[in-house]
Amino acid sequence: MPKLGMEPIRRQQLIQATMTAIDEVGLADTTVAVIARKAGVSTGIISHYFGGKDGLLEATMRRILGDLGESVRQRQAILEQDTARGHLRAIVEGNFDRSQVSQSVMKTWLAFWATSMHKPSLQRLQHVNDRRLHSNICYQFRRHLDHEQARSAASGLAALIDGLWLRGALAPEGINITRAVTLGHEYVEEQLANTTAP
Amino acid sequence: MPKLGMEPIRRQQLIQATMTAIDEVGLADTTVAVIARKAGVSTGIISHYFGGKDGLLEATMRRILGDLGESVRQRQAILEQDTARGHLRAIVEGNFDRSQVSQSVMKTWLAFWATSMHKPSLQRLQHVNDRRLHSNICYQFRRHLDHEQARSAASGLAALIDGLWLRGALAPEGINITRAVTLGHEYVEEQLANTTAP
DNA sequence: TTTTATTGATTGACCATTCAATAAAAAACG
DNA sequence: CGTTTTTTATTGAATGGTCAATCAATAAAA
Repeated sequence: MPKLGMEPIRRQQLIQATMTAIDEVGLADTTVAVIARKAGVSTGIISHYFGGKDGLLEATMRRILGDLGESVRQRQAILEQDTARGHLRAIVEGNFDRSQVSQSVMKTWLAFWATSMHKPSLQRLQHVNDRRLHSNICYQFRRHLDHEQARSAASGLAALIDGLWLRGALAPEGINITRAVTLGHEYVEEQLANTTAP
Repeated sequence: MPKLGMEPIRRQQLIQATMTAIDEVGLADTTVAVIARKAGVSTGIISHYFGGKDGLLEATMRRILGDLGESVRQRQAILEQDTARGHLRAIVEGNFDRSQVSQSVMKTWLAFWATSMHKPSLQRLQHVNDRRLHSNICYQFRRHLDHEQARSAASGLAALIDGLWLRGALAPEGINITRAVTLGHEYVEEQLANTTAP
């Protein structure tokens, strides 16, 4: 079946298969054999396109973080007015877009978060992403709060978002997106209400 | 060296060694050989006292969740007055208790959280613990808020606490306990301020 | 005919568990 | 109190199993 230009197709297939596998059996039991079977290809293909299992895992994490950032950016881009409230609401909503994408993305994200503590390459990805989100939030809060308040509010909002997601990933009943978004919005409102001077 | 009554000593040693190992090399690379070496015993001892590696991991998670609950309970027990605010502050502070915030405990907790998604025995532990904390928080908020408000506030506070932990576990600079506790307290105050009727 | 894509059996490394052997304390005994 | 027996604790080499990576062979397009 060798047609030309299979690389992007195979890469996409394998990344998708990796997420599905992690969702179904967990990262610990996700072997190259499982991924390959799920993608309908042989094990050798993984080393061929990603250099090895680690390369595939890193590419998968990159994809997830990339999609997440994209979903926030899209919502920020279509804002009618450039208000702090609007941007912060976009960040909250964009971050819970993930769950629309599915359970498999949530579980994969959490699995990577846990393992990134001991894998430098994943840790760097994670850290860069975190700082970008934090900066983004902090910058918007700065429009209404002083430096220290803004930093605190940003830490709080980032933690609330991750916490809601974390609990949603594990809860047997799944995540309640509506409630999560509402809690995020409420937190934004309460922080913005702490304005020092009008 | 066989003295009598080694069991509790060995169990403690091995649980501690497990946490240290997970902190240092990650759960994925934590083999029985690594744990045994770290505890200064042979690999056979693990199967002897815990039935196998899984038994040891479950016991370790039990210990962490138990310690966490204990630290909250202690702070609630020494409250002078039985106020919702006091209990909620105790919950926040207990969750950021020094013993809970050591790097090894944080990393171990997060590693277990991620893997519990696919291990029924760990999942049950995790879920029981979560529900207890949620009930505890919800009950206190109910003293000032209506049912729906209390549920939301409880979800938010639980998520905020877990999120702060999660980010603290991963951040290269570690967790800022003072800030975390302050953010928790502030969230409690803001929720209590939403009282419907005096 | 050449190039590109893919296969999958083989290889080498690693790991949890087992269990026969060992050693030290405790108990029993004279 | 000294010696033997029993009990308890521990060891670590051997076992069977799993896994990622490799690469020579294969097959379809160009």
